[in-house]
Formats: sequence, structure tokens, C-alpha cells
Amino acid sequence: MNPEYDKIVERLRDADVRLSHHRLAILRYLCENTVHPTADQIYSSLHESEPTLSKTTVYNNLNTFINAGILRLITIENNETRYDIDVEDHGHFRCDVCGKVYDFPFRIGDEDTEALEGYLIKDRNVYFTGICPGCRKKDPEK
Amino acid sequence: MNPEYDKIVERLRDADVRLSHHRLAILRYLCENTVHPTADQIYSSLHESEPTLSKTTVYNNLNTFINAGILRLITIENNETRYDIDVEDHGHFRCDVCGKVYDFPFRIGDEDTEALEGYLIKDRNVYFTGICPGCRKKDPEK
DNA sequence: GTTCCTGCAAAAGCTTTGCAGAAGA
DNA sequence: TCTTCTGCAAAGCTTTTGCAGGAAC
Repeated sequence: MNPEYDKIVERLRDADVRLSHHRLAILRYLCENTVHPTADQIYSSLHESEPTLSKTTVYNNLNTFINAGILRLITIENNETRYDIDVEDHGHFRCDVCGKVYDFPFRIGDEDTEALEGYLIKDRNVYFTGICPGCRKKDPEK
Repeated sequence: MNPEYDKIVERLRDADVRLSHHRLAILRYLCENTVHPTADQIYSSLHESEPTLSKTTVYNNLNTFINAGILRLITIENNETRYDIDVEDHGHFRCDVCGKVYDFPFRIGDEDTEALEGYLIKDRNVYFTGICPGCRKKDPEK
């Protein structure tokens, strides 16, 4: 499991967030699938094993996680809210052709934020768009 | 006028995009108001001087401009598509309190994109969120 | 026993689409 | 004249909300 599920459960407990069955199922999915899923993807994937799960509950819990600070929201394309449980600084690359979102290491240095003196920076996001190697191979003229 | 309106009109002419009255009004607004407006802000602002302008036309033309490559779409928050006619590389800072979006200079160096060898990068976006100096002054405990 | 969570249905947003009439080249 | 643009209304999507019943603590 990529980001440590058990540690996050502890943090939720400390934050007085109830550890309901569906909530933990969503959390486990996020830890096991760090592919920036949309709410709909999470719902569809979990619906098989959790037939009583509703989409409302998915949305409710994603917002709960964001408020608890264990999840961040990334908006790369419009009408496509994605969620990322990996809180380390990194960039996102979205392929225009296949729609996949890849992570890549990206460090924002102090010299980059000199222009923002006086601003309180809470969140830093870097995302690129373009075409991924796989899609370029399939259609080399792009 | 910040980004050069006349040059952009030339580029539209070259791209065989018709220079209709409403289209030029929207373009002029974008050049004069480089504050990352939403479609609704553009519509509301122009509706006074252009009473016959519809919101559909605003959306249509923003998409036309994007396809013509003279406008870029930035999605900083969900459900809030903003448009930016300044195509120079720069970062965006969005204040969580007042909602304003500020530009700041940000250069992405070649060393930052080493990890993306093989990827065709078309667009680079950098945005931070937090609290701007004005809002921090009003509520210093934040 | 309280409090919070869940799911349904409906509502609320924003953006797109279909189509007939108007305007641009 | 031909093509494209425009505006209305309706549809399409994603996300939120209100509320009654159920689960967590």
C-alpha cells in the first residue's frame, strides 16, 4: 500500500472522524490506487465490493478527507475533479490523448517564490499537459 | 491594452476566424481585463454595453479562441473555469479568502523537465493557493 | 442515548448542443 | 450567395443539499 493507510487511519481517529465501513473502504481505495481518480471512478470501482455505497457518500467522504487534511484536490481539466492522497511535492502530467495523469518529481525552490513575499502559501501545484510517450508511439506525427 | 489586441486580431484573420462584433468585444474585454475572468464575469461585464450578447456566445467564442491558440484555460478551483490571454509563462496565486487570482513570474527550467523525457509538453501550469497580503492584514491570526 | 453517517431524490451550478434566423465575407 | 455566428431553450454533467433512517461511539 503506497501512502500508509494505517497512519492515515490514526490521523482520522485523532481528528475525531468516525471510522465507518464505507469511509475506510474509500480511504483504502485511495491508498491502493494513487492514480488521481475522479469521484466517479472511485464510486464505480467500489460499487462491486460495496453494493450499498452511494455516490453521495463518496462525495461526502472525499470532502471530509480534504477538510481533515489527508487528501488534496487537483483540478487539471475542467469538469474533472481528481483526488490525490500523496502529499509530497510533485508535478502532474496529463496526456491530451489518453487522459492519463502521470506523476513526476518537481521541486519548487525558494528562489521560485521570491516574488510572493508577504503571501502565505498553503498549496503548490504544477501540472503540464501534452502527449505521453505511449500515445506518441501510436501516432508519431503528433 | 495589455496583450496586443491588434496583433491578436491579425492572428484570428489569418486563422480564418470571422471578426464578428461580439467576438471582437469579448476579445477586447480579455485584453483589457487580464484578471483571469470566468465566463460569467465576462458575460456580466459585457452585458451592459452589449445587451444582445448571450452567454452561449461567450462560451462559443472562448472555445473558438482556445482552438485558435490565442487563449488558455486555467482551472484553479473546481467549478470555476478561468481564461487567461497572457501566454507568457507565469504562475498563478489564488487567495483562499478573497478568491482573487494574482500572477507572479515563474520560470520552469530545463532541469525541471528532465524526468519527462519522451513526453511532448504542450502546456505548463503552476498555481499556488494560500492567503494574499491584503487578507492577512485584515485577519493577522491566519 | 447522542451524534454523526448514509442514501435517496431533488436541486443547483456550469457548460454544451440543436436548430432556426441573422450577420459576416 | 455561402458559410459561419448567434441566441434561445433544453439537455448533460458533476457536485451539493435536505431529510429520514441507520450506524458509530
